[in-house]
Amino acid sequence: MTLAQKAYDALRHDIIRGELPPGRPLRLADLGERYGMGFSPLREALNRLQAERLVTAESLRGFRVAPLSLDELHDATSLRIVIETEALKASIKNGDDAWASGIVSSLYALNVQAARTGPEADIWTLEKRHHAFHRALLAGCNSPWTLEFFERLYAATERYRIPVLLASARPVGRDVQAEHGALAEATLDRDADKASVLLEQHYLRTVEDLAEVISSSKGVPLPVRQTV
Amino acid sequence: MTLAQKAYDALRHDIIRGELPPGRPLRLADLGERYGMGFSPLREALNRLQAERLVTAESLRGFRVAPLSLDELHDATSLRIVIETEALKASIKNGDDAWASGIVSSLYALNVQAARTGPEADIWTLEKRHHAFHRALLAGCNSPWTLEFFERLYAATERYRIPVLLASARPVGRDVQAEHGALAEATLDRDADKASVLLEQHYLRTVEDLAEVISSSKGVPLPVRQTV
DNA sequence: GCAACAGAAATTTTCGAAAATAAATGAAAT
DNA sequence: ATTTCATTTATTTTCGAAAATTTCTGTTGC
Repeated sequence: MTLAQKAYDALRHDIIRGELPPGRPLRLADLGERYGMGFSPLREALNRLQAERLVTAESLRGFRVAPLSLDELHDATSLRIVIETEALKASIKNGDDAWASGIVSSLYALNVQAARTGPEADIWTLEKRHHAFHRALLAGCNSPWTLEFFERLYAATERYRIPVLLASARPVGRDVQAEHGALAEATLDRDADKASVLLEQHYLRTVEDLAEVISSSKGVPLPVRQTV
Repeated sequence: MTLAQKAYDALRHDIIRGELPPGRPLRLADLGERYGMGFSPLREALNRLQAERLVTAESLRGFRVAPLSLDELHDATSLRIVIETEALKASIKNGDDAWASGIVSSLYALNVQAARTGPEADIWTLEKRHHAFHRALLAGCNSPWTLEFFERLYAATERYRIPVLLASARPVGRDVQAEHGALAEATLDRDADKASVLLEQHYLRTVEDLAEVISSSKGVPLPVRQTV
């Protein structure tokens, strides 16, 4: 693995987790210190991240962590619904046993982690398994372009969920794991219409909860307003 | 404009037009000669293009122009239909007068160019106006994410159309400009259902024609099969 | 006080060379 | 003839410094 790839992974990781907060200028000298490398691999990584909209760039003025906004959250969620309900239908149509098994196992792992309390309850493992579950649902769609856009939008929306998770703001009156279970069940039953509706509702509820918590700004250190 | 931006524009241009054919290794020494610059800006541009899937990269083995395949053409077209029919509906719902005017003017410019013959009939102007027309249709959707994916998929599918255009393989039994006209008319009439169907048919016919010409390979210098 | 400007400092961008790795070549052995 | 291995060549990757540009700071003039 080259240094440029390590830089890409590390920067992406730190941006998505909010360790590099939205709007933060990404100075090459700082990054070189932080990740222990020279400018070349860092600039290559930043260029990739710019193409993925996780970083913004301005000519001769360097790079910044891409800002967040409620508008973007709604936009990304709407598009996720369009793309993923279609991908889910395609998966239900085309998915084989390996695809179905993937859903079962990733749902199991997700539920196990969601049930943990105390020191084992770490949100990074939970988040990783949540991602794996949603990817498993669509894995049968047989469309590389769809899967790429899924990953892009997942990363984009993950940036909004993580600060809320970190503030341990639990959604009230909502059993997220039950939603995942019902979604998996309808999918494995090959009930495309039901599964699509459940997926859409899952995302709409999530964005509602997030928008609620973020706009009331109760204890969530989310710099939605970037004063440039 | 920095050299890295120039490199990005030039490489993107040459890849989409097929002047750098699919699968071609992109050696830094060659590119440095071709575009008159050093390695740094070239590598930055290549990293952006890699993120956009116009270029492939292998660790320590450099970059290549991304290959083409009929599978990818079908995949990209299917996803375009999903995303763009939805975006068109949203535009019809939200679009203002400026949006509608944009459709009228871009359609006019496209038709003018399509009618030209002789020395004025240049496919690059035609292609540019075709792109502008399709972008104008969706410009009212008010969704930056949708527009980004539109641009990605437009570029991806443009790579398949251009070799066919260059071989001046005219689609038989098809009046493409009439399709554009009908599509614009339904859109301006705010008939979302009709416009969506017309857009879908427009893409399905195009991919049919392309697949026909490409797989029969009649005079189309399209290296669909990349022997790596 | 503050606007305009000059100079200094900080920062990005680019180059040229060095280091690291892969690919090609050719000699030796079987 | 073919494989194996060492050597050379080609190529990518990375660094460190130079060049270009922006940003900051303090001074002058009003």
